[in-house]
Amino acid sequence: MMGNTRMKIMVIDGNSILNRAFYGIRQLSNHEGLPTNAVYGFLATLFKLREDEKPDRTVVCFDVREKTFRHLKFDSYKATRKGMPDELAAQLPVMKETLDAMGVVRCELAGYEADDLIGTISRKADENGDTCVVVTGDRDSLQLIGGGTTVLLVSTKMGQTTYETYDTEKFRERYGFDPIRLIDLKALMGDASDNIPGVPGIGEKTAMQLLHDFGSLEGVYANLEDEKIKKGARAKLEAGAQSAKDSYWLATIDRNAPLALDVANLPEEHRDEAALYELLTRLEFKNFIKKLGLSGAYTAPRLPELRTQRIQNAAEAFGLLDALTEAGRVFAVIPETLGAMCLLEADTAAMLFADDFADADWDALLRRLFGGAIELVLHDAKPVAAALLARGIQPEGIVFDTCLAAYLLDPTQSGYDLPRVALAYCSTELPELDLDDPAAVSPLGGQEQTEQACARHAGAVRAIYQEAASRVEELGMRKLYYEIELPLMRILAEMETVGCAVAPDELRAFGERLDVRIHELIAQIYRDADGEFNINSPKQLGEVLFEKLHLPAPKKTKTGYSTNVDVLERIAEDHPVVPRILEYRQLTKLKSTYVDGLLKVVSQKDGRIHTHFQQTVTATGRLSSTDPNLQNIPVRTELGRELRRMFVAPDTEHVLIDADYSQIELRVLAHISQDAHMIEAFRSGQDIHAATAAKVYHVPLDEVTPQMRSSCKAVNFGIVYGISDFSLAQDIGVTRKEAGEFIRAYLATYPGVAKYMEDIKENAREKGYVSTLFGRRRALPELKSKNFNIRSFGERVAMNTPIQGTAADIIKIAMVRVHDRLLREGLESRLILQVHDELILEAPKTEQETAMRLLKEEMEAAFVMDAPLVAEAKAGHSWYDTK
DNA sequence: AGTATCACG
DNA sequence: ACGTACGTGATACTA
Repeated sequence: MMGNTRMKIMVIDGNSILNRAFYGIRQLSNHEGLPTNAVYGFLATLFKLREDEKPDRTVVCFDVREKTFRHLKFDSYKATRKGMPDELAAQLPVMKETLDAMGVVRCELAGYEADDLIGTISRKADENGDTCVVVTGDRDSLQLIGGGTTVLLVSTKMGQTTYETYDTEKFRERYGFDPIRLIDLKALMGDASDNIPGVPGIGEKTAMQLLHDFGSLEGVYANLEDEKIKKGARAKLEAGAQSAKDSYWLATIDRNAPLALDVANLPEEHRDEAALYELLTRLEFKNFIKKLGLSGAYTAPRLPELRTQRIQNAAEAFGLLDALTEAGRVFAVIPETLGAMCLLEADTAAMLFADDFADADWDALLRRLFGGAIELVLHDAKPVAAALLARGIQPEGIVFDTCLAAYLLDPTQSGYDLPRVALAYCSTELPELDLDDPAAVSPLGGQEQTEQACARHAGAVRAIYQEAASRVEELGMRKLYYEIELPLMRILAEMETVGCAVAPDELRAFGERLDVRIHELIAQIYRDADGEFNINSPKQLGEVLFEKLHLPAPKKTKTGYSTNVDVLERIAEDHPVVPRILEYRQLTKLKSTYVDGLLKVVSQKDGRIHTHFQQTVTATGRLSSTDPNLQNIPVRTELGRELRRMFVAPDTEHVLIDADYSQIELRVLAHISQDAHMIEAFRSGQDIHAATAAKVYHVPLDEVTPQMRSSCKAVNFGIVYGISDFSLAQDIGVTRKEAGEFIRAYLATYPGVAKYMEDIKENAREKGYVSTLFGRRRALPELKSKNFNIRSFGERVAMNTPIQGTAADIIKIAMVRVHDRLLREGLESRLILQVHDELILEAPKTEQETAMRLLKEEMEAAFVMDAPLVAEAKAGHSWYDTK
């Protein structure tokens, strides 16, 4: 491209944009503003702007921090100019590498700030007749505006990044003077963040006025005697004349840096696809890989090459399994459909597809494989175990699950699928593999690829196993892993397979009752609001309540008015529509989430509901339940509780038995903190909330009022979560000060608890993690954060996780014990549900008493604590009846 | 895909 | 001074 074509050059202030991304993330997110996230933010900004602005060339400028800034030439202004935090600066090399791979021109020069380089480039561009868009978050750069140069100012407010283009006209409109006078303004008013002193005593207001009156710094000093300058200001200007001069110089961007860059002949961008793909993969920026259309021949994994062997002959297959019985551990990849298996032992991966065998043979192969004689290692074994159970095959011989191990080693990850864990443990990128997809295993094409891919997956399982198994030992989690989590995996598979019987007709009837009332409410609400709108839309509802009906809006969310229960209850008296909306909300929740939601997941096969218990989701060690979630079936309101009538024993020969722990988390707290008073309260079998109230208020137990008990109950809960006076006040409706007093009184009553809360935070900070009584760990990098919110969150987590997590460990132990004992005693009762502190069995009526006793005993004996565990069991036809 | 809301322990 | 309880999952709406 020669000089006669006008080029558009985009010049980006690398330091400014990177910093902005970093602090933007930090400010908003609950999570640590990870430096790599900032790199992500930078690249996202770069991509977006290039799409919007479509520049012909892009240049990114960086400060060279280690070298001298021009500030340092002034002894009097020993600059402590804010650079970037070290952790962020550490990301600069990889970011520069990425820019190079993209073919974007980079520019840096010792002793010069990015500002100066940008100024210089924009001047040269201007001289060449090119246009220049300066991208920065730094308002100082606005002085560069003029000629062909505009500034695109990037700012982040509440996580929203906004872009504003400034040209001369826009600048004048905003500031009332020419861009170049920004320097004069700085010279007068200074800039604390940039360490520019300005004229001491002159602030923004005065400086603006002076510039307005006299046009420039020079103009001001040429007219010091002018009557428009007040006496005080005149004295300050006289005293600060030298400072003003220095500041002027400091604030001026150097547009004549000795830059080698040939701005007139910037090279066309040439992208190094392979390098870019490798970098973005390493950074885990999958979005960008997709966006840029990079495919990249996948990087060679560090795993050894494996032989693959296809087996299609039954005799050969049984022979292989016989051989594996004698061999060491076998690393298996098996889909949920059980339609294929890949078995890795030593250097050979054997691949078998169900389609190649007679049904009876395949069934026999599965039985042999899972007969217990072969030691199997799988990744995420539960779905396979459940599928086997559904076929009537007992899944024995699973000696290790790499997914469970990865979870125990770091329970805060967002997922543990094999490719992700493989990447983390052995830097291996796994090829796509979908053995559930019949096309992938069809003889038509890609079968060899499938074999290869499957072998790689099995190889990854082995590599992860080798690393993870030893780390489990090292971190003292052997018992937790082999005696709790791994046996539990099998038990959960059984619970899922058994499922829970339901009464769908009753549920439908309940749904129809709800519907009738919902329609009445809709009609009334429309009348109240004098018009139809979508009540389900918080946005429309907010507009109706707070604009149309002019109700007071007590709270806002980041997108508009808040309309949640707290808010609506506060304004319930002000307008009859509000209570109707509250009722509408309650009923539609029950209808859509529970009635409709549950009906949708009743199994066609057996008419039961089979939830999925997730064993690798929570950061604390609890289980979770999905598709459907049976751990949040309503109980707190009478109407919602009706839903529990649909969870039933399958017939009149059976019952449900429900046992729950009494106050397990507080008992754990008493035990861990060794608080003598709290332990004693539990030992003597007192109502803990009332007992707490008696102590806190210094009254006899029989004089504790319901209000006193209720407040103490709230604090007891709050303590477990890592309380603050603000949230307690919110919860029990007192002033913050009163809540603060209350917490003090509480902690004085239970000094052991107070000490525990301090100690655990200290300990967690030193070690970088907290653990439960059974050695389950959670890392807490948040405690080292400089961000108050993030750090505070870390402290609350440090206080809560050992408690919630130990309680989770305990009920898991109870589940293993209950399961074992039912088996040992030859009972038919089956565990079907767990709801954090509650276990539910389906039992033949003939076993009712036995099973109730067994359940209570095993739950209470799961762990002997100084504040003893207490569990109460009840039986009934439905879940509703077990209360 | 992200937000708001609300169900549970 | 900061902004505010811990852990989940499902639904409907909005962009």
